[in-house]
Amino acid sequence: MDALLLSVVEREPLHGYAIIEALRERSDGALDVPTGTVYPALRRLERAGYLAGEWAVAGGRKRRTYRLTDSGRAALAGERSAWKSFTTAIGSVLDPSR
Amino acid sequence: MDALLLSVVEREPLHGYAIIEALRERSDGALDVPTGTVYPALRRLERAGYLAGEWAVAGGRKRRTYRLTDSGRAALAGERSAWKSFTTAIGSVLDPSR
DNA sequence: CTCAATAAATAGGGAGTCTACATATAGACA
DNA sequence: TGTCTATATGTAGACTCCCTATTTATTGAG
Repeated sequence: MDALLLSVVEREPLHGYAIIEALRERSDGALDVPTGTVYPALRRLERAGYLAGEWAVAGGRKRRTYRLTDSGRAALAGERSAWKSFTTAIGSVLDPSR
Repeated sequence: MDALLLSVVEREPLHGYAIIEALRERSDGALDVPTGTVYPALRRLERAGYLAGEWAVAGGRKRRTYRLTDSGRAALAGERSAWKSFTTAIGSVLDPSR
């Protein structure tokens, strides 16, 4: 989750609702993350210093827009690397060729 | 975990300790799963009918050897497929090309 | 004027992983 | 003989995290 959230706000800051939609679109519908997962996770990442949240108002609706910090950018790089070695490890076990 | 455990006993039945070693070897040391994870998971998979456990004695040591059932083989196929689509989905979000 | 979409958030449940600990035997080595 | 390492299984409790369900509120369509 952390990697997904950090990755989706990498290019441009987004608010929670938009993040959920972006996740769904980028994954072609495969990733449909509930609000009960995303909102607490965003706060967690903000507490960790990886995201910086800021309130904004657009069309009468309040939004909390999250921006990737430098620290978050470093964390994302780590997450990507960890994800890669993780899938490699799992793959080497799951792959029926062995 | 379920997929890993089912996969490792696919070719031949193994007992818990050997499963942990096999996981470590197959993943080149990347997967070092603690006993507190493996033993409960094996019992869970046995309760689910995916593994069949049987006690044996080898060199004075008691071993519970687990064999993949037909149901477990089907579950493993499902896990492999799920893992594949899961990594594809995550990859499509994590991949910086988008 | 009601419903769908937009927007955020939390409480509580549940599942699973990990740390630590407990138990026990076999074999190596001093 | 005694100790240590490897082999072998297991549980209790903490911890984290994800999900379901619910609440609140606004905008715009029908």
